[in-house]
This record gives sequence, structure tokens and C-alpha cells, in this order.
Amino acid sequence: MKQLKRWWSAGGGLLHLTVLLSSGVLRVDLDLYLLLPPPPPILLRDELLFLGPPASSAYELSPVSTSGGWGRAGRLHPKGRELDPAAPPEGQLLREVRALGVPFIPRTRVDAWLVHSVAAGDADEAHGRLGAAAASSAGGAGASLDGGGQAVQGGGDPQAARSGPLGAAEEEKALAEPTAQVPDAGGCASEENEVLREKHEGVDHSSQPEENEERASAQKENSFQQNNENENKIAEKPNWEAEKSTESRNEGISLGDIPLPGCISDGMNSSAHHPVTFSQAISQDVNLHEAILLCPNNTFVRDPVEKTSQPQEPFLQFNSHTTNPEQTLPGTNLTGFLPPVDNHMRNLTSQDLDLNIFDEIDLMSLLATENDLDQIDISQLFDEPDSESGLSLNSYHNSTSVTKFNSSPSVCEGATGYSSDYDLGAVGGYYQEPSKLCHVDHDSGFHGDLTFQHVFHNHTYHLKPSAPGSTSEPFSWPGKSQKIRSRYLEDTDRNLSRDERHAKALHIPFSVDEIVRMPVDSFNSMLSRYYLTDLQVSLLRDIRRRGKNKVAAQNCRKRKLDIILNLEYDVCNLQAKKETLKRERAQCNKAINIMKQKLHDLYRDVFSRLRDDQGRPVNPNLYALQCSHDGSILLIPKELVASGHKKETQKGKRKERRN
DNA sequence: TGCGGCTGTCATGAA
DNA sequence: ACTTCATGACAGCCG
Repeated sequence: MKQLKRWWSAGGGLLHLTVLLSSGVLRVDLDLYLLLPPPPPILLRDELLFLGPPASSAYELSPVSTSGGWGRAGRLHPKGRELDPAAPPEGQLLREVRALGVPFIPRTRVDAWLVHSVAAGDADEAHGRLGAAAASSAGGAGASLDGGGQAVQGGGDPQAARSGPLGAAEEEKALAEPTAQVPDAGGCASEENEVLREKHEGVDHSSQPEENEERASAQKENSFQQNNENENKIAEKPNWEAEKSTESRNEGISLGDIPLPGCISDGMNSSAHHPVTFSQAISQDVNLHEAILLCPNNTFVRDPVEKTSQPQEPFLQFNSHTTNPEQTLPGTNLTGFLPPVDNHMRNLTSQDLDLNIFDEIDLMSLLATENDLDQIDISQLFDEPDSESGLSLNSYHNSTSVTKFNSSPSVCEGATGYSSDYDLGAVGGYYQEPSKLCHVDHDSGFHGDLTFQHVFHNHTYHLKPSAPGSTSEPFSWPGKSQKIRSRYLEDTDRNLSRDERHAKALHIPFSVDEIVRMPVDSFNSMLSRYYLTDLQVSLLRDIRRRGKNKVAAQNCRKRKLDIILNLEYDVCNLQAKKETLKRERAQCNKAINIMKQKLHDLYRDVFSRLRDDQGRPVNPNLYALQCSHDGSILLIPKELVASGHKKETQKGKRKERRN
């Protein structure tokens, strides 16, 4: 315990992790440092895809930092081994965990922690500490390891004691919901896992499982809210809107300041006032480690297989310090994780590296490690018969793309089950709520990480495929779950548009919708900011062009349809108006005829009453009545009326000619 | 199998 | 010069 405390106080360091296997001993030296503030509740259990612990293990989790600040502590280390506090801060927890052969898909270091805690043979203590840390952070106060030695034992602080089973309860929940969280996760869990779990539950919360579960759920919700509060603030905005904030956050990253509180980012700096989430701290750690490439020395070795198969492989490879390489577990290959970087990059110090480079490196790492995964898929996609875009698709087959894809061949072997899913999230189009990130394929985690934090959490674990023809799966999905997964992926791919599939294949870390809708300035800045291959840039531009043109075409057709409909409506209106006018005309004609008839009758009546000088009736055929200008009525012979009509008619014609 | 509608895409010109 | 928009034309898909 003293060693633990000493190691804890030192902020971590080199950990010697030994896994006892039935066939031998696998020793892994881990350089682990915590970048954690008083850890908030660990709420990422729902993201944990626990598929079972190693066959046998004998490692434990070092105390979580509880010194009230950002401490370098809380590492995995083998039981009974003395920790090296002077070890350089080169933590690669997840990779080491993966190197241990823990068959799960960790999304964050928290996951790895939890897995280790559960998977460890003596997981009770670790879980207790973990739970204590989670509970203490949930309470807003970091439970000091020194001051909370009981918490280390997993039972000192009542809250911590409750949090110990919290992890187990959530784990149990995760295991109890295999279809929702992990397909057939229960089936994947080994019997030893069950034994461990039962043991763990029996120690921690067997007495009050329901209460613990409720508390776990409550704490999960609270901490999830805390965890995602800041992210959601950004996530609510489009990526381009969140770009500035993320940039500012990244500016706070300094390699030399990794373990120090408030140095992770601007957002993290605010942790002095706003507790930094566990996942954030961890994620930053991952990012920085990836950015610095973890290669201050020559500890990186290439996998022999990689050397032979890919002699030009530019990727650095992580040395797990496996003392017994022959006992390396299947899938413990750590090669191909790091992005291709020039040698001079390896020698860069924290002061040398610009933060923008970090982003590029991260994206480069991301893209490079992901790119070649689906190289075959890409070719298939581009050769697909339904590819209508001759122009764009032709451009996909350029030498640049081939070269760049081949530049990261190690990833082909580094199976990344997480990567493909990650793309699903990236290309999905819309940011999903963090609470929804617990998808079985954890498909949307990247989106938020990349676009809203601009810190690319490369949780990819490059494991050698178990079979030559294996896909990007980091491990084999057993039986039913694999079918479910494949079916899900098929359905997902089927629902994707062509550009979405292309973007997915090229691992464009933006959704098609974002690419299309983001302002041109943001788009251009994105192109210039990230390390994108020509192929990716071309694809991005094509996606944007096609997307905008698609919308324009839709608008055009809609507009055309509206015009047609309006014209039809106008035609109907005009026809109705015409009918109305016809009816009015008929009515007017009818009225005119009536008026004429009345006038004729009146005329006859007037003539019948007229008498000449001799008292005889006036013949209407010889005379006509005419109104003068003064209103008087004159009886004029029709001959004069006819001549007068001719004169007036001629005058009118003359006037018309003049006009 | 042909047809019409819908949709995506490209080419082109205008703003 | 670049981007966006509008639109005709074409092709593929589908009922």
C-alpha cells in the first residue's frame, strides 16, 4: 500500500503489468499517468463493451487520483510490484489494455480502467477505489487517497463504498442488456468473467443490489450530465460554429503540461471552476500521447510481421515491452496505431509542436489508421455499378490516393472495429446525444470528439486479424452477435447515400450534411486545417458540390412544380372567370334585348299617340323621333335622319383618322 | 417489357 | 477567380 501511495503521489509512472496466462506470463510495462482532476463519476460504463476478461490476470488498478487536483496517479499496475515514479509520462493505457488481450472495445480510458478493475483477479480493491473516486468526484470533492485510505480499500467512504458496486451494477446492467449495449455481450463473457463478476458483486453490493443499481443509475445520469455538459454546449452547434471554441480549447494543450491541472485545454483550464470530466481528461491524454507519438526513445519497435510485409511502413509502433513475446496474446499487436510521421517529428518536444500540428497529427493518425482499413471497400465503392458520378469517381482512382492509402498499411492489419463504427457516426449526418453513444457499435462517438473537441480520440486498437480475410474487427464477434452486427452494418450501409458511403470509406470526419451546409469559409478552413489527402479533398468538394446541386435541383423542381401548379390554378381561375363573363354577357344581352323591346314598345306607343296638324296619326315608317341637345323631342322625317346619320358618320371617321 | 414519375448528377450560364 | 444558384438534359431506379 505504501508503494501504491508513493506511486500515486508521484502521479503515476511506469507500471509493470503482468498477466498470468495459462500458457505463460505476459508482462507489459505501462507508462501511465493520470491527467485527472478529482474524477467525476465514471459514467461511461454504458459505453463499455465488456466481452470478458483475460483468461487470467494478476494486475490491479492503481489508486485514482484523489489528491484534490490533477494528479499523475491511478494506473494499472501488477500487484506487488513497485512502481517507478520517475518513469516518463508516456501513458498508453488503452493500448496496453488492448495489449493485454482484454477482449473488449474500450472507448475511453475509463473503459479500460473499468475493464481492468473488473477483469483483474483482485478487482475488488480496484473497483472500490474506482468507485470511491467516482463517488467522490460526483460529490464535487476529490477523495484523497491519503486521506481516504479506506476508500482505497473500497469501503471507507460510504459514498465511495457505494460507488464501488456502482461500476459493478452498471456492468451488470450492461451485461444484462446485451442487445442494447453489446450484442451478445453476455455470451461473449467468459465463465471467468462471470466468476469475477459474481465475486465482485458478492463483495460489493450483494446485499443491496437494487439500491446500488438505482444509485448507479442516478449517479450515472448526474455524471453523464456533467460529462457531457460542456460537450453538449458545443454539440448543440454545428461543427463550424463550434470550431472556434474547439480551437481555443486546443490551444491550451501543451505537451509539457500534460499532467498539470488546467493545462489540457482552455476548456480544461476552466476545470478549476468547472470540474473537468473524466472522459475529457482521459481523452486529452490519449490525444496528447498520440500527438507526441510517444517516441522519445527507441522503445518503439515494429512488429516483425509488419516489417516483412510492409517494409515501407512509416508508422511507429508501440512497444508493449512484452518480455515474453511468444506469449503475446492474439490481437495484442500494437502496431499500426500511430500515424506516419517523419522522423524529425519524433524528436519534437512539446515546445516544438504546434497545436495545430496536433490536430493534423491526430487527424492524420485517425485518417491514416482508418484509411487502409476499407481500402478494398473503397475500391468496391468506387467501382460499384450504381456510381453515377463518372467525373468524381474517376478522380478517386489516382496515384495519390493509392500511395497515401498504402502509406499506412499497418492499419490493414490493425483491425479497428471501432473505426468503422466511428465512421458511421461521422458520416451519419447528425450529432447524436452522448447518451446515445452507447450504441452497440458505438458509432457516433467520434463525431462529437472530432468535431466538437477537435481532439481525435483514437480509440483504435490495431490488432492482428485472426484470419487473413478478416475485416476491420478487432476481435471476432461470436456467433449471434456477429450476425447482428453484420446485419446492422449492412442495413446502415444500405441506408447511406453514395456520398455518405464514400465519405465513410475515406473516413471523412464530417457528415455529408455538415459538409454541404457549412459556410464556405468554414469549409475552406477545414480543408486547409486538417491533413487531408487529395482524394479526401476532392471527395469533400464533390460531396459539397453534389449536395448543393442536389438541393438546388430539388428546389428547382419544386419551384417548377409550383409554377406549373400556379399556372394550372391560374388557368382554372381564368376559365372560371371566362364562364362568369360569358354568363354576364348573356345576361347583359338579355337585358339589352329587353330594353330594346321596351324601347320599341315605347316608341310605338309614342307614335300611336302622335298626331299631325290635321289630326291624323303619324306614320312611324316615315317619321322618327330624335332627341335634341337641349332635351327637346323632335319629330323628323326619316330622310333627314338618314342624311344626318351619314354626315355624323363621316365626321366620326375623320376624327378617327386625325387621332 | 415499356412507360411515366422521381431523383441524382452533370454541364452550363448567370449572379 | 471563385462560389453559389438555377436549370436543362441525361441516366438510373421504381411502381
